Amino acid sequence: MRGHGHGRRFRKMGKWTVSRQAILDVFAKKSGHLTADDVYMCIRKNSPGMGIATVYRNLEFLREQGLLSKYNFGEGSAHYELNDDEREHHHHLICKSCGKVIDYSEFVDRELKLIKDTEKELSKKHKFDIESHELCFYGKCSSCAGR
Amino acid sequence: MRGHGHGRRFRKMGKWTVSRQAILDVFAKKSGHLTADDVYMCIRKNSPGMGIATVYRNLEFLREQGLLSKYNFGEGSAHYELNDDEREHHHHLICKSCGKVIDYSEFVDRELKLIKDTEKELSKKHKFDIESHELCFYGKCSSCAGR
DNA sequence: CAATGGATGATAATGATTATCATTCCCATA
DNA sequence: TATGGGAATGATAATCATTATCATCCATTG
Ligand SMILES: [Mn+2]
Ligand SMILES: [Mn+2]
Ligand SMILES: [Zn+2]
Ligand SMILES: [Zn+2]
Repeated sequence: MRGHGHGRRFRKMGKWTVSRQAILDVFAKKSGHLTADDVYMCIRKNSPGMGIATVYRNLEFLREQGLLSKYNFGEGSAHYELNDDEREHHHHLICKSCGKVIDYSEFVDRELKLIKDTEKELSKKHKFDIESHELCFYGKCSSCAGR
Repeated sequence: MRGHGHGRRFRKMGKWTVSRQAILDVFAKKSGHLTADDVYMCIRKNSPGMGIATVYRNLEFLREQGLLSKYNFGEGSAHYELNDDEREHHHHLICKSCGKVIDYSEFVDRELKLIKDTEKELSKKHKFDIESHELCFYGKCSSCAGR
């Protein structure tokens, strides 16, 4: 826990293991939206031994610890992304043809204001305890648009 | 095609079959967000013979025709919803605990304005051809909030 | 050192969805 | 009205991502 540079963030932390560090390293190196298999493939070049189950388990672990976010963009496999405190609040643009994911942060202030108002209204109206929101645009990326 | 009350909407329409009508009828009866299995279970009470593969195929068919929308709310199976022209543009509130889905239409005008501006900006910046958008709130519904 | 409990790897199991394929149905045309 | 071909269907196998199981490993504690 302490001694890894992440102590502050954790509450009911398990052990900090080489597997977990290795997975986090992958996200540090190749920043983006990675599937479990992306991570697995990337790791087995260096540390050869890790099993795919450990990748799944630890992606979920890291998400619970707040270090990663998980996204289910339509079909296929889930994507994980590093939660970088530095980076601005952002959402996603997803190509329905090739699956490419693009981050964007346009109009964040306006969006957050709307989101906040909506949350207030909805939690009152439906007694719903809102924890997070997600906004995506779907369409065709520039490569896929040209047939 | 003609004679079924849907002719206007279709472009490269296939046959209109009893299976397709039966599936659409389910949505008319039990309006909401239904999984393939929900539809399958509901149908086999009346029309006994339909196979699950036909349900999947025709849900997809009806979506292509613009009669249904498909949603992948996180884990589990996809949900389909009837596209009702009468109804206002809406988005969803999803309970992360029990999976309950609630429609809402609060602040639609403000939202659509923001969406439009964002679309314009993003399609310019990323040469991305945006076709649709989705906005969800995740959290705990009133039943699930009380432990 | 022995006991404990979490973490791991191999692999089986699951659940949703899609693919395959033989059969049936529909409809335009002869 | 008969018929030929393409679309639709049902049964079922296959696929794909993810989760469950379980024996083993390993670090920590006493
Ligand atoms: Mn992102
Ligand atoms: Mn809805
Ligand atoms: Zn693309
Ligand atoms: Zn709930």
